[in-house]
Amino acid sequence: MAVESELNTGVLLFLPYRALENRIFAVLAAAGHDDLTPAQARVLQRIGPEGTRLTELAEQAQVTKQTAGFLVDQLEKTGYVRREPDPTDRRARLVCLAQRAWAAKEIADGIVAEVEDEWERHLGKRRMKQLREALILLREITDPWAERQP
Amino acid sequence: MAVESELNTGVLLFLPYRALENRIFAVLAAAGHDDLTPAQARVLQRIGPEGTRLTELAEQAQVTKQTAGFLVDQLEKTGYVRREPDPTDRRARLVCLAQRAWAAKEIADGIVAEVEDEWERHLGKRRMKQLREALILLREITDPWAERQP
DNA sequence: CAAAGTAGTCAGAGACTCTGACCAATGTCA
DNA sequence: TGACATTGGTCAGAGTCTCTGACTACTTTG
Repeated sequence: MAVESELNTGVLLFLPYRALENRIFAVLAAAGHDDLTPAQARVLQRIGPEGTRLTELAEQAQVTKQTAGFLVDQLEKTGYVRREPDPTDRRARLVCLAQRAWAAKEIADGIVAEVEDEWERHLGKRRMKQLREALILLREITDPWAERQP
Repeated sequence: MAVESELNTGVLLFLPYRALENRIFAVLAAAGHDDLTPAQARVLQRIGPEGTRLTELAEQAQVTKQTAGFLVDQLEKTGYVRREPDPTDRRARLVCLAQRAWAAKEIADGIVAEVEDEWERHLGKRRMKQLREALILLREITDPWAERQP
């Protein structure tokens, strides 16, 4: 009985994820975004177009409020985000994307598209579609935030 | 044209990976392996049955030799690994799994199997098979170590 | 054998994350 | 309405993870 791979599905998921992340950071760094660390990016990625509260960012990124605050401080210093008062709650502030973040986002999106293309060429259209389908379905039982951002 | 998910494939890969990792660490901690950090585990996972050199561990885990050394120091202190001289090269030492690591590995393997079962129940046998198939294929172009550990 | 390369360590610094304690605004309910 | 719990966020301090640079010891190569 030929076993195709002994690697567990976890590792198998991680490998392409890391490859993609590495690619993104390499290009971002080359484009002048050489500040911007992985940890910062994980927070940055979760900021909505209208801004997002620190607490919400912390929950989604699965870090403490303090850690999220620390990372947002840095993103603010390097010009990726602004903090604006939340008009609906005077305790809260909205973390908003600044110009520099939009620029980085555009670059990152380009790389993602490029890499997804490469993957599709390697897997074939059908298998790539099956992969995404399975992953989207899997999200229902592995992502506590599955309702959001439909 | 109904878009099924706006999330890029990278995030989609990361979500189930993290869910699995969280499950493993929760159970491991409950079973007395509450020392053992994610960073240590990523190194531990890569130690072969006959022992593995530090440099090789560092390459596979994609960290520097110093970082790998730091993590192995800790694993040694907490009784997960031993360092033995490499009979084929007096510069080198083999990092070997100790009893405690085997015990942790057994637990982790159990959780992985359990989670993979849950995923298969959610996706159905066919889609789960397609998922693994696609990921194994993807490994060819995303894992620099794809030749090893066939 | 001398030079170059490889295995690993030491030292120091920066990045990331956590716990605990705290303040201010908001929500709840008797 | 007024005490009390909850929620959004910060400050301080500590531990973990990772890196760069410099170094020693052994091996390989010409």
